[in-house]
Amino acid sequence: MHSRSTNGRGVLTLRPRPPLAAALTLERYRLWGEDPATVYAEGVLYRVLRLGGRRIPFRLDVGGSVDRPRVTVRFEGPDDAPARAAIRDELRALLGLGWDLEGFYRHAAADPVLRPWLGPLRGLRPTVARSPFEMLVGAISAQQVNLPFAFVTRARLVRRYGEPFLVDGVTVYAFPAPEAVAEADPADLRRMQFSTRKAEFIVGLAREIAEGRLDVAALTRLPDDDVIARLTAIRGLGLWTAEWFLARGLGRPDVCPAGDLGVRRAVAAFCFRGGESGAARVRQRALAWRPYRTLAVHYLLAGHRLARAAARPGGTRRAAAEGGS
DNA sequence: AGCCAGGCTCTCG
DNA sequence: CGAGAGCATGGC
Repeated sequence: MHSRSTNGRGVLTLRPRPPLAAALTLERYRLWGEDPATVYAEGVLYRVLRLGGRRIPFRLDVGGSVDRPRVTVRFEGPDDAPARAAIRDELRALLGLGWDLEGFYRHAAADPVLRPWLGPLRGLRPTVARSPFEMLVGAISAQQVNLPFAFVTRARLVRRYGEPFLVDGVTVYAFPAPEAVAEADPADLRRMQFSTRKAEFIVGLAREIAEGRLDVAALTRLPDDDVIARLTAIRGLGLWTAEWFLARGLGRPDVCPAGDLGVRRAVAAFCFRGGESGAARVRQRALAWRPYRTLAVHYLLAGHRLARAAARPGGTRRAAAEGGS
């Protein structure tokens, strides 16, 4: 009911440096469920960009091929220089255009575990979340529960406290501002099936940011270890969350979230013949992937998904198709 | 039925 | 400190 209609007056076209496998890069926005703040289907993505007080809903289309990608964005005006600059920053993050794939591929070609995936996953560029609060809330939602359930609870939060926009008949939300969640009653989050603990974590985090005790923008300038120290000092944010924030929130190149269940399973399958893979053992193995541990971890996670899809009956064709284009 | 999900905090020994 | 219980719910 608060939706505003947009016509997409601004158009911006980009020829990013290849390779870019947009489908592999963006699939995490729909693999485990829907994200009302990042609506992605049929190769088209909708999001709402914050620029100061402005909200700029946009539609992203990626065409062309992995080796000759063409990116088109249509956004609601005014079509001015600040808007275009912000859109470019957003695309750079969303499509992972900042990663040093060439360096990583050179390094990984010599690694027996990574090398088999460099072909099938070529052009995979992990997306970088540009909103720290959004990233951290997503992480808290995913702590300890299965990912589809995490998506459901987070979607409820987005619909309750975010701002809806209508683009091409699609409703996409600006992720809730910390200020909006800071005033929320934890009992409301509890009703969204967040645990009592997580409701406290999320509202508490929102207050830390809204009341200026946690300067998320300043984290960008800190070294990895200081970011971890700053984040883990906040209730509800542990090492796992802080490491994923470094990797997917700040785009830091050399991070291995060794405690992550998915990472441990992938490393166990590829490096330890399915054997035991505690965080310490994973961390030790990951030393070989320095200084590209972030990309290495993402390629192993995606590779493990492909391998498992191929192992399932009827999954072979899909895995082959994803690897090809 | 019971165990496990892309953890974290709190409490004990 | 290091280990262990508790958290809430859905899926298999």
